[in-house]
Amino acid sequence: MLDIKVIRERPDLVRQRLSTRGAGDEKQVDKILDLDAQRRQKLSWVETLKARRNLVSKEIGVLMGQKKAAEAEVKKRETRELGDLIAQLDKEAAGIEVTLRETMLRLPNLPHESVPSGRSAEDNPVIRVHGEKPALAFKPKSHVELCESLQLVDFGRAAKLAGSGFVLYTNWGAKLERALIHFLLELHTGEHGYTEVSPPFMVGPQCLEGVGQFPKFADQYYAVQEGLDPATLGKLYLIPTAETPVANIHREEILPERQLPICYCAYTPCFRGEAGAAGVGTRGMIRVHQFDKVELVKIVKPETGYEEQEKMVAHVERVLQLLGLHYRVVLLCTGDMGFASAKTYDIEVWAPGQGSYLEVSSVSNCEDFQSRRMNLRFKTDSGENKFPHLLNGSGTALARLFVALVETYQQADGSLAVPPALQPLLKTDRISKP
RNA sequence: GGAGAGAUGGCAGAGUGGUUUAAUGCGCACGCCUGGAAAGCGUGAAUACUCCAAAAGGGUAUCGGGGGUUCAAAUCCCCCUCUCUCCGCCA
Repeated sequence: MLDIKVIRERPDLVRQRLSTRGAGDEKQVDKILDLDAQRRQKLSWVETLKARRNLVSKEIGVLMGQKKAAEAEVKKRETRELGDLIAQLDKEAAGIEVTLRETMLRLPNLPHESVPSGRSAEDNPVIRVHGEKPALAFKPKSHVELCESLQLVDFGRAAKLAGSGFVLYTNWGAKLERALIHFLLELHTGEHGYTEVSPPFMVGPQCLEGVGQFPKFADQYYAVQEGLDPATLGKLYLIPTAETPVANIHREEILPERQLPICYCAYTPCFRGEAGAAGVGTRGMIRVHQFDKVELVKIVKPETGYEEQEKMVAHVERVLQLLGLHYRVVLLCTGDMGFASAKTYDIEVWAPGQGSYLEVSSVSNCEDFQSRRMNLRFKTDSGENKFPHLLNGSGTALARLFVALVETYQQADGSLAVPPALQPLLKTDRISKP
């Protein structure tokens, strides 16, 4: 959520920054300014009346104490009338307040000034490239073919269990997935200073609202129902990313400044409805309804946010370097950025079988957009309450990392070499046909 | 799922309709005292919104959340959430 004071004081700047996203959100600014003015006018009026009522009520108390019932009756009549008017105005003010908040919650974050203008993914500049596309002496196979022949994944039976868009890892596939989770958590907690947490995989709607997934994108997530009771539907949602529970850990808290930065790292499965994305990458594991991910979340002082974001990108890059994968870092342009983000880097890993780069990580600085929504603050050493900046980054998404690994490490004989970093965990240097 | 108890400020804890400005204690900050400290004494200290050009200052709301009764609610009534104790069921 944007700061209403910034909208009030610098509406032109807000309109200009919103317009760079190309979604027409700047049109909402006038509506917000109007609602804000109405709200304050109403509030000022009703609060004056309340002050009067409180004063007279107190006088009634004194009169009652002195047994002057008749005088008290006169004053009661006045406060009764005031009360009716107050109730009416309160109702009107609450209505305006709700409309204002609903509008504000649907407004995306302002892109940071360092973010290049652009309309779509095609306008995203490549910041750097690491390594080179592996030169295979044979025609690379797709991960689908490799997974089937090596029996790493059973796509058919996964569909039998849960429909299309789900993965059943089997045998070495399951072991590889587990090894990757372990490898990532150990790296980020052991070398990058993150604290490991393991959150609930379902959360209430207020958490989705807190990070900006609700109310605007409510159709993309799985709502859970308890048993056969439809009244429980929508009280909990399957998390689309660990960011949702982890970023909300300290919601509605006031943290002491010395606790910052807080750096969390969590493994969770991620559940996504992918409504409207049907038919895209239906074959294989590139776009699925459930995938594993290790997520990084930082709660930081505003002035250190962009520095911390660069560090987080480096932490993600370290993963791909240790696994010996070719990747590139892309800076998302204004038109391609997520709703809550002020600046996002995508890290894309090369998948030889696909002949393309796959997004395995997205590292965003959401500034105070989310902390405002969840009312998360920190108290400075001088006693002032401020909104911290929130960062999140995948470190990394596993299904696609799995694809890149399988396709990169495939051998001419159809087997798979195991990258050195994973050999101690898998206790082998090669995965062959069973 | 059943029965009961509870939720008050940083923490503990009093407060069953009106001079309550939420007592008191602990903790915290500052000051006095001291060679320095402790003790003692004094002072201060929540959050949000809002009014005022700003500052100073004022107003409103907030005692888990929501609604109701009343001129007036931490206090009475209803609903919800969470915590604790016991029972049942369960990995």
